[in-house]
Amino acid sequence: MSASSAYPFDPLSEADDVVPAPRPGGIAARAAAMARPAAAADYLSGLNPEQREAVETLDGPLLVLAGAGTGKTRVLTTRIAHILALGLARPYEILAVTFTNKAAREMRERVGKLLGQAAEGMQWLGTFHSIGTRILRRHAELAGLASSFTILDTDDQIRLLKQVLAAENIDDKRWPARQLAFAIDGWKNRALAPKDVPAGEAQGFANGRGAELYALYQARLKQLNAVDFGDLLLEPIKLFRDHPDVLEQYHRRFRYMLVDEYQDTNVAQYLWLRLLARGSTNLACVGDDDQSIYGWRGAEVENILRFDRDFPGAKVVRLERNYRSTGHILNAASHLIAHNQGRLGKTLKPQTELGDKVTVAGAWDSGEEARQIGDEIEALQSKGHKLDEIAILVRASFQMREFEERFITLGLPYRVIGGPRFYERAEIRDAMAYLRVVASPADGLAFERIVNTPKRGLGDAALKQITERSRADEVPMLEAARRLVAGPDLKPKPKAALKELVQAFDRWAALVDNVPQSELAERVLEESGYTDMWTKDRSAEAQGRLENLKELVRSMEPFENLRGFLEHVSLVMDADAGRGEDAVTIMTLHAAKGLEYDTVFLPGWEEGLFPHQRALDESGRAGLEEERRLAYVGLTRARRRAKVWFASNRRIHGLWQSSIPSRFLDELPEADVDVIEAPAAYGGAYGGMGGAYGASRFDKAEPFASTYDTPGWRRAQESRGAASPGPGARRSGPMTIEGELVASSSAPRSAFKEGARVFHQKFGNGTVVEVDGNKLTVAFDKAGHKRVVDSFVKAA
DNA sequence: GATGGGGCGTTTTTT
DNA sequence: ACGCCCCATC
Repeated sequence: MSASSAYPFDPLSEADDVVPAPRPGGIAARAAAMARPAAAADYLSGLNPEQREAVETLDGPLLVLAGAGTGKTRVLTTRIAHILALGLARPYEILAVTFTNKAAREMRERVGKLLGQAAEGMQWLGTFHSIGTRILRRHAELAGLASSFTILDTDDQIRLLKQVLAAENIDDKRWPARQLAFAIDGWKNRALAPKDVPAGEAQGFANGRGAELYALYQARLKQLNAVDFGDLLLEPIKLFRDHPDVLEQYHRRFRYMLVDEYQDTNVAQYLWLRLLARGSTNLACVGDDDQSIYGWRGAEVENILRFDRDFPGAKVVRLERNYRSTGHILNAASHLIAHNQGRLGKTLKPQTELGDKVTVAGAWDSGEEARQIGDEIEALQSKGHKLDEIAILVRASFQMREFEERFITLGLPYRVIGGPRFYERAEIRDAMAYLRVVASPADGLAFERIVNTPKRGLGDAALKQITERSRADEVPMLEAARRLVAGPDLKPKPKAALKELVQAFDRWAALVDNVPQSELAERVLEESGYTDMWTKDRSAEAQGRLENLKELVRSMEPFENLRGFLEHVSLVMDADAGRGEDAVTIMTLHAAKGLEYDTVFLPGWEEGLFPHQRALDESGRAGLEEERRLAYVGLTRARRRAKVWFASNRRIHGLWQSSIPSRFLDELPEADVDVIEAPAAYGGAYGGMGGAYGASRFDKAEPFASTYDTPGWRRAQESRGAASPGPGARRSGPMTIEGELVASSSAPRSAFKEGARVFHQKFGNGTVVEVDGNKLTVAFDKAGHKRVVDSFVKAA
């Protein structure tokens, strides 16, 4: 591939591609560039040797195994800067792919900081989906689409599938559209076209009609000139396979390819990359197999584990120097993750002092856990710690509520990441649907969404007529509506309403190029009666919805035009929750990947919740290992303090369930962990034990050993095979791993003596009648004899 | 077209 | 236990 021959005849060239700088051509120029003393470049100077190797290994496939906090983004951005600085490629000849818009934004910013405006020219820096869109728009006609195709989100997808199911007379009670959507998503993740769906899998839906329905859905998408998210990857793959000439253009274009978070790629993304990488083997993938936590949505850890076989001659660079966390935290995380099999194997090397040990603490129930953590945060705050540097990372979002409630009571500012997102709110989707119809009158799904919102007397009957007309005449819904208005078939009332709507859309469409989009949006929402609908609504949320609409209009301003805005929204479904006042962050472990905080609280480390029972049930050992990686991600978010909690009782689906500490606690190395159990450690605010709320682990012999009797653990052991103790293996004493004693919470013997007066949160005052290790039998004055663990009582 | 009752699901989430 | 979605009913 000769560089000079590719230009200026590259059919991909666009006006914005043309840069005045002469192209550095040929081997000689490259060699000369390479020979330049790299030390002169100060962007390289702050790198450690491994990072530097990752940056400077420019030829051939490269896998950078970057452990948590080892400077992954830095390597990626510096590598781009290096390629550009050496003149090996121009900005638009580098393909840099990320998973999220946030990551893409961050990369662009950081390259910009290194190089100034060169980052602007990086048109091929983006998410898999945004780059897929770009490619597909250029060659839409080859995929049977117009380049103005719309991108459907999950909601539209479901609606469309419902139509398909209805048309096929399939009872969507028995076979819900959601489920089909889920299946199709899965197939698309694995790059399976309808004809490729394994017979066995298609069997699973609507009596074997799964693949057929998938095909019908795809046909409907084409009719609507629409694609779903999966298609943004699949269509380019098809395109590349069917049109080698097109692929060839991209081969010539992308001289260097970089992929972030490679461990999260699914089959489709992998194939997409492979096709593109055939042109240039200058493919650099960065990832961490230990941070693969998206298996449940199609990510294949295998991709990263297999890299050197997929790309022969690949160089593998390991980044193990961790600059983020202190020693105990890293040791704990490393030791934990070492329990996983099938890793490429890295050990994080601390670069700073040991710091504080990871703490493990137990609470009576989840409310207690929230109170204790709240208190600890207040204590940190009073010592001058910033709330912005504190995060609570939970396994499941239902855990968040208790913290929120507690923090509201305390008046502690917090922010929740996740939850229903801006663009998923009903009012925003409605508004967007109006705008979509204005921008592309053929968008039938959008039209359908708002045809009777607000209510204008166009109910099921009218909608059915429009749909039928649309199908009969093979025209979009809006056009069908127009024809119906002109014809005799509609009753007077709906006819008048529909006429008004069609005219309104005509009026708005005429404004698209003449009025700024935010102004247009305002008018649309006003004139359609949509704003009015919420103004009149007396429900509690109405006010907030109106605010959201205002926010939407405001957010449109910076865009060039309506089209640009709509494209942005379909691909960038995040409205950055702006950092406001100093506040504690509450989010899921999944959402925390890539972030870091001085202090991290990790509540809910209990069997069933974390590892989550469903992960174990559905995916066995693989599920357990993914959960363990999640625990690893959680711990490695902490710079200086990691504080793990478990509660002995938790309300799940409304029922109080007693729980057992997570096996992950047993997997933390004792040397790096402080198990906090003495009542004095937190003022002895414990609630009651046993009795009314059932047994807790403290009621049994060998507290942590009891972990190994849970059904989930047994299942995991069974699926793990011969390497480990068999089903139901009983252990006695603290667990050891590789000869090391790991965390054990068993207090050798109680500080309380027979006859001592004690106080218990739930049962009140009582007298100790028997001491057995750390378990006491107490005669409570009111509650009678109870067996409790000494850490749950304090001296009265 | 609004209202209420019944049924169902209830891990993680991006694009 | 709870919320959400769908449908039936008025």
